[in-house]
Order: sequence, then structure tokens, then C-alpha cells
Amino acid sequence: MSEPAWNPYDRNCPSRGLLDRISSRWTILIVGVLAEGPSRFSDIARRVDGLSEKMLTQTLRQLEEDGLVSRTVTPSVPVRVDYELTTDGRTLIAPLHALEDWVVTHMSQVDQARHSAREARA
Amino acid sequence: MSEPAWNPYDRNCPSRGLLDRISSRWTILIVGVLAEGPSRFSDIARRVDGLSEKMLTQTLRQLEEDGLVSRTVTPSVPVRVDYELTTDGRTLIAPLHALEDWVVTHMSQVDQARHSAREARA
DNA sequence: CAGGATCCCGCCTGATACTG
DNA sequence: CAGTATCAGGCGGGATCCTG
Repeated sequence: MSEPAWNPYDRNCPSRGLLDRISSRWTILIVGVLAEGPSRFSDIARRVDGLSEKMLTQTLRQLEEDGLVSRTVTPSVPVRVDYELTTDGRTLIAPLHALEDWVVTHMSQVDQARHSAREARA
Repeated sequence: MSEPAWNPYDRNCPSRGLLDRISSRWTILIVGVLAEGPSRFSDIARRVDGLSEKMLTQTLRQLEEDGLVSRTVTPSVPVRVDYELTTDGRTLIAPLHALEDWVVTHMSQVDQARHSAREARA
């Protein structure tokens, strides 16, 4: 019994959908926050600029469903909910951080390339 | 003169947009194809299942504008166009392949987690 | 072969309002 | 505090048809 040959280049392979999920804008940034430790709902919302409550909830639910994030409710008043990367979820930190890192180290280069492209078109 | 502090967690930072671009479904898969060498338009379309001509064109234009892909036209009949990763573009191979790799190595785990989640809801 | 032009629909987004 | 519900709006993206 070998593993199925997961192949995101095939549009019907489930791995295509998983690739979409983990490479989504909000997943990358939320995992980036959780990489530094467990966080509360509103903490994440505060640190990821422009993230609506709706998308935060939705993204967290997906990550939870996929076993990448755990959700802990502390029954106090008001309720406290903590989110934390699972063991599996932590394996996402490196590849996703690499993406963030690439962006910040290449932004200036890309910016220049864009200006050059505009000049060439003029 | 230090570099601007690019920060994708800020919704107004240009790096947010760049992160969106390079982490898009089609960018990841197209760069995955180009990582193996220069390819023609229709070769890429053939290898990335479900990729429409429209999105292929659009994604290639973005990559070109950002200086990550070069476009070479050979004026024959019919025309031949080759796309190739630039030196900058090649720095994308590692991080994006890491994403692909994560997906294929964790798909089975995630699949199980999804089944467990469904059971828990039942 | 390598696209450009159009149409159109679904999802993300962004407010707002409400609850335990 | 941590959500859920709903609704209007925009645009990303797919399908289709056409062209140098």
C-alpha cells in the first residue's frame, strides 16, 4: 500500500485544494503570527492589518479542520479562546516564513523592475 | 539610506501585494514548471491542469513586470514564444517548491484530520 | 501558436447588527 | 471577548469566441 501520488498539477487532485488553502494570503499571515506562540482571536486580528473577523474565523476553522491549528476555550467571563499551531501545523512555519522572507528581501528589486517595465512601455 | 521596512502585515505596504502575487495558485504552479527549464506558452498550459489561457497570460505578464520571468519571441510562422525564469525569478524556486512539497507530503495527514473533524461533528 | 476581447458568475471583502 | 448573521459590492477567474 503506497501513498496516492498527490499531484497539485492535476486539477482534480485534493492536493490542489490544499495548496490553495495554505498559500492563501490570510493563512500565510495568520500562521506567521501563530508561529510566535499561541494567540487569542483578537490578538491575531490586531496583528494582521485588514483582516476581517469573518475571514479570520473562516481561515481558523479551515486550519482547525485540517489539523494544523488547535482551539482552546477557557470558560471565563468573557470567554477566552486561544489558537495554537499543532505539531503538524508547526511544519508550515518554515515554508511559509520563507515566502514572507522572500517578499521582504526582494520587494525593492521587484519595485525597480516595475519601474523599468513602465519606462519600456512608454 | 536603509531599505524601507517592508511589512506584509501592514495592508498598505506594497509587500502585501507582492505576497499575494507570488503565493497565488497559478504563480506557484507556473514557476514550478519553469523551474525545470524554459517553456513555451502552450507547454505550460498543458502541464498545469485547469489553467485557462487568460490566467496564464495574466500571470506571465505579472511575473515579467516584476522581473521574475523573461519573454523571448522567435518570429517564425507560427510565432514561438519562450518563457524563462530570470536570475531573480530563480530565487523563487526553492520557497515555492517547498510549498508544493509540503502539500504532497502532508496531504494524507490532512485528509485524516478532515475525516476526524467530520466524525467529531456527527 | 499565442494571445486579445467579452461576458458572467461566484467568492472575497467590507459594513453593520446582534448574541452568549 | 469571540464570535454569528446578513447584505451590498467588486473583482478574480472561468468559458467562449475571435485574430495575427
